[in-house]
Parts: sequence; structure tokens; C-alpha cells
Amino acid sequence: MTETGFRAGILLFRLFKIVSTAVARYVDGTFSNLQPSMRLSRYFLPILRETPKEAEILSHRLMLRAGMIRQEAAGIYAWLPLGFKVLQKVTEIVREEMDRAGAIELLMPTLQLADLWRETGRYDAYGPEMLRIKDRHEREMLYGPTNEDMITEIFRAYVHSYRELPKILYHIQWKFRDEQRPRFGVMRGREFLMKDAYSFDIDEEAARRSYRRMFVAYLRIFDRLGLKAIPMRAETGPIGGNLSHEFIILAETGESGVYCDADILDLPIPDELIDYDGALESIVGDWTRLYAATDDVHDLARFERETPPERRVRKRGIEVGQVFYFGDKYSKPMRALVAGPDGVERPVIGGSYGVGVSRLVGALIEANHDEAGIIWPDSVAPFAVGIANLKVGDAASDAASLKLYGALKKAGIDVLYDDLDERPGAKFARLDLIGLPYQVIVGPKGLAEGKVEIKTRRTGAREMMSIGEAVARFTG
RNA sequence: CGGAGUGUGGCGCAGCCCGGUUAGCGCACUAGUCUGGGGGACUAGGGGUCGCGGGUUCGAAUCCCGCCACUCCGACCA
Repeated sequence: MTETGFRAGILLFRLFKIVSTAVARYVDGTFSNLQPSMRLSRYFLPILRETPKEAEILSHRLMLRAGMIRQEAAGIYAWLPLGFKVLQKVTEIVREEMDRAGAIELLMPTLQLADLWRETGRYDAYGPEMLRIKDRHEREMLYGPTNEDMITEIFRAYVHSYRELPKILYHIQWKFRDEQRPRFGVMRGREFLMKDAYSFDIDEEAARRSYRRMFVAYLRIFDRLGLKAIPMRAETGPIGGNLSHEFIILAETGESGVYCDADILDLPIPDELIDYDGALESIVGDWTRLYAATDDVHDLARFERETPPERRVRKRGIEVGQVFYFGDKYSKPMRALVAGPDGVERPVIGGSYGVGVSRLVGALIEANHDEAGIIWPDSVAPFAVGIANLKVGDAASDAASLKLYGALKKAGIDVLYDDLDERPGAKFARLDLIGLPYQVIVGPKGLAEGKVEIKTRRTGAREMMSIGEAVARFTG
């Protein structure tokens, strides 16, 4: 056998191994990011009974109590299994909608060279919020607070013609901003997970089309997360540019005051069949026509002139995303040039689009909770169903619970089976706290009539039914 | 960055002003018994360099100095 043939053989064998491993993982259900169903006795769910004193805001308290996160330093958190699961579900929705809108995922590093940021002048401009690091060769580096500079560097290395445009590239990566005062748990950490997308177009008109794409994708992302998000005209801050919208979700405990026209709240969300290559002007127009502003840019006179009294909404909100059009702010100094149809090179026209993924987890809780704890929307619930075996050790309760657990698991439902030998009260409190959308309560009382109880966390509604009916409820 | 405050078993706290036995309480944890539909009861246990460094003193969780970390209120940000 020739050496080339031998190498090809090894390559083929490796390929076979990769494929067969993937198939095996798919078959036993561990494929992709979705983690399997769990028995609570084998899980890692460190519930706190008392609220840690440092947590002032509700979502922060609930995340600590529900064993979702652990603080490792100011504004820096470890994501424990339950929290990580939610984070992954949010991430996945963001990813799906970006992909649907035609954006292309890549992954840039967290550490960047200072020299790159010197090209745009941002190394000095960014200030103490930027975490600066030196490597062993005394090379100046930084932990990326955002990626405009790097993506522009990547873009300019490869793309030189208008014929390759438009392009929207994005990644979902940890960022670090050395906030003066981190607070509110993951809502305003120093380290945070962000989806940031960057668009590249030949001219302003095309760039505005990309902007609208991302705008519409954002409407869909927040809607799928079960959140009411309102786009609001915004300042551009250190990113720069002259067109920007913040996406604010309404929550009683939000950081900023929000003023808007009630009609915005009833605008329809584009469905998943939306044609992103089609005309999006009317959708964006509908969403930006009516008055909507946060208190820092609020114009009372205009609000009262444009909005009839009965439609004036004054609420609190949390910023969960922002879109920017910034033209040639980065491409010009970095010489990211593309040739147009006329053969003349010009700076590529850009925009950037951020979603605070880890912040969203906190925001989701701010918008979905009650006195007893979290209430997850179905789309991001860490488990769809929790089974509470009220009398572990009792033959009938054990058998019924296991039957349910097995059937739901087999049907691909993400289910958490509470098989701990504890009193019912503790189990109810815990399930309410962690906020799974549905609880199946299995105990001797119900089983005496051959029934289990299904409780809907959000409404508190309870229903007795047979095990078969219960399984059908979630799988049918 | 201005202002305020806190560091004592895993969590919540007391003790500190006014120095003095083996540093205490609740929860959690371990073993056992009874229990069992909204965070159970009893019994017996285990676990702490009192943030770090220095000083004063016969003696420091406690007084003094320095440092570090964290939190809260305000101005700023996905």
C-alpha cells in the first residue's frame, strides 16, 4: 500500500468512527445540547431554603435559591446544571432565529490583541471597562467586550467584492465588561453571554435591509421566549453610528422607565414563514411608527401629542437587545474595502446586533414568577414536566411514578422525577420554586382511585386523571 | 467613580461597644425511630485558621494599623 493510500485508509476509518459515534449518541438521545431526563436523586440541584442576603433583585434571588447559578466573583457566575439548561435553551432559540434570518454562525475568541483595537482607536477610547491582560511575552491583550474590530479584520482578509455581499456573521460568545458596579445577578454581570451579529453591505440602502432583517429576527426571538419586547429608538453609545434601536421587555422590576403607545403591544409577530429576502419595510415601519421611549430619551410633549390618553402606557422595562447601523465607522479606519460593480473600492457598510443571552435568563424570571418561585415559559423550561412521588418507598407510588417517568422519557419529553424520600410539602415547594410548567403529583390518595394529579404551574389548575391520560396529555 | 456598609461551619445570623473557660443559635448535613397531600417530630452526632497580614496585651472574633474581598445607594452599560 502506498503511503497516500494508507493515510486515506486512516482518514476513512476516522470518518467512520465519527459518524458511528454520532449515530449512537443520537439513538440514545444524548445528541445535541439537550440533556436527558433526570431522577432528582442523581441530579445536582442545590436548592437554598433561605435567600442569600446579597441578592436584592427578584430574579437574582430566585436563581440562587433554585440552584441555577453560583457567584464566583463580583459579576461573575458559574452556571449550575439547571441554570445552564435554561441558558442553552435560550441560546438555541436565538441561534435558530438568526439562522432563519440568513445570518451565519462562527466563533471568535474571547481574547483579542490590543493592536487590533488600536487600528480603530478604540483601545484608548474604551476606558477602564475593558479588561486588559498581558501574556508571557508582555504582549498586550484584552478580553473582548464586543467584536466589531475582530470581525472586520476577518472580513477584510477574505472579502473584496460586492458580489459576495450581503453577509451577516454572528457568534454566541462570552464577553467581559469591567462594570463599575455589577449587580442584579446575571442581569448585569461583568462576564456575560452575548449573541453578536455583524452585517456587511455594499451601500447604505443594502445595509438598511440587513438592519431590518435583524430587527425582524429580534421580534421573533423575544416572542418565542414568551416575552413582549418593544423596539425603541436609542442612543448609539461607544459602538457608534446614527441608527439604533433597543429592544426592551416589560417587567415590573425593570431598570428603566418605559413610555409607549398601547397599540404596540398588540402588533402581530411575523411567523416562521417570513420571507427575509422580501420587503420588511412595512413590518419595521409598523413597529417604529408609534411612540416608544425609555425615560432617558423620553419626550413628554411628543408622547402626549402622538398618543391618545387611553393608549399611554407607562411601565418598567429591561433592555435585552440592541441593533446598530454604523456605516463605515470600522471599515474605513481598518481598510475593509470591497469593489463595487464599477470596480471602485469602498469601505464596506456595517451594522451590529446584540442580544444579551445570559441577561435574558434573568429577564425571563423577572417577567415570569410569583410568590412561590419561577414560572418558566414552555420554550425555555429546563424540564417540561416534574414528577413528584409523594411517598417514596410505597410500592404503588413508586411503580406509578416509574411508569410515568419511563413513558414520558421514551416519548422524548424532558422530565425531572423527584424520587427523594422527603415529605410532600418539601417537594411541592421545590417544584414550585424551580418553575417547571407542569407537575405530575403521584401519591397514595390519588392512586387509591387509580389517578394522578397534573398541576399547571402558571395557573395553579389541578386535574386528576389516569396514568395513561397523563402520558397522553404530554405526548399527544 | 462618589457615598454607606459587611466579612464568624454550606446558608441566615448572635457574640465585638465593655478583651478572659471547650465561639453560640436556626436551617442544612450524618445515623436512627416515628411520620407522610404544602418546607414534620424526637434522639444522638459531625463540621469553624472568626477575610488576610501586622501590632497592643499575661490573654484578641472582640482594641489599633494596613490590605483584600463582597454588598447596598447614586452617576454609566448586552
